[in-house]
Amino acid sequence: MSARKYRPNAIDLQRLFDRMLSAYGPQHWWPAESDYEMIIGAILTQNTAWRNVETALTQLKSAHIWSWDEVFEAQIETLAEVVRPSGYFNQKARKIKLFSEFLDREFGRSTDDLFQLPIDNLRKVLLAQWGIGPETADDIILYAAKKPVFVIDKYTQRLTSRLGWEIKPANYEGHRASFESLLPHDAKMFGEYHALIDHHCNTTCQKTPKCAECPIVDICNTGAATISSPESATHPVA
DNA sequence: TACCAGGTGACTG
DNA sequence: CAGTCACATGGT
Repeated sequence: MSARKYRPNAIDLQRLFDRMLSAYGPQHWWPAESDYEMIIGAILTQNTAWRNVETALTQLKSAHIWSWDEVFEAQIETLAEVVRPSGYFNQKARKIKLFSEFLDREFGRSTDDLFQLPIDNLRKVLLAQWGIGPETADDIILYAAKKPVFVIDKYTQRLTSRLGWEIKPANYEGHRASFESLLPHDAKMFGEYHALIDHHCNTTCQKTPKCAECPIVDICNTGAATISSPESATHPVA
């Protein structure tokens, strides 16, 4: 008994944000003390649990690899051993090394001038770097450069699907275009929104959703179908 | 134990 | 555009 999907409007998106903020409170993202730490964390967390990233970040700090200069000077084999706990360590060592070389080559090993670029330009430049895909690029633009892009991830796409929202195309850019066209372009709010989605999907809307304890089950197709018996259904289904 | 976690690149229909 | 695979560690 699954409900038909419908195209969400601005009210739906604002309501989802308000309800998650009320339920969970501010999330204080991104947890980093510098642009350097934020960008390294964004690369290390690719398809990886954040706790493993924390271990790798701690080891980087202990190894005195805690600036673009120090990454640039480090051997890639050393980087790989240090970031090993975050998984995919050979690839990730290469990614952060290449990023330091990019900053050295084009921006004097600093993100200051890079972040002066307009959003579309900045995004294009970041995506041109090996190992920087759409989500990592948008993480950097939003949480380090502090410009208003809406970050999409696996969780966002799972959540919109369960809510019963029809987003087309159903890929990264389709989702980003929908959120950005229906919400005010506010970097603070975008940052909080993405963080709330992450928290909600980490704790409640997991691969197997915990609808019985979900604080926003009343606005969700999946929750309605899961916890409501046909007789007691309280959700009109489009 | 097998599955999963804040993706990306390379490659195939 | 959608699907598949390799990449790898640590927690449950």
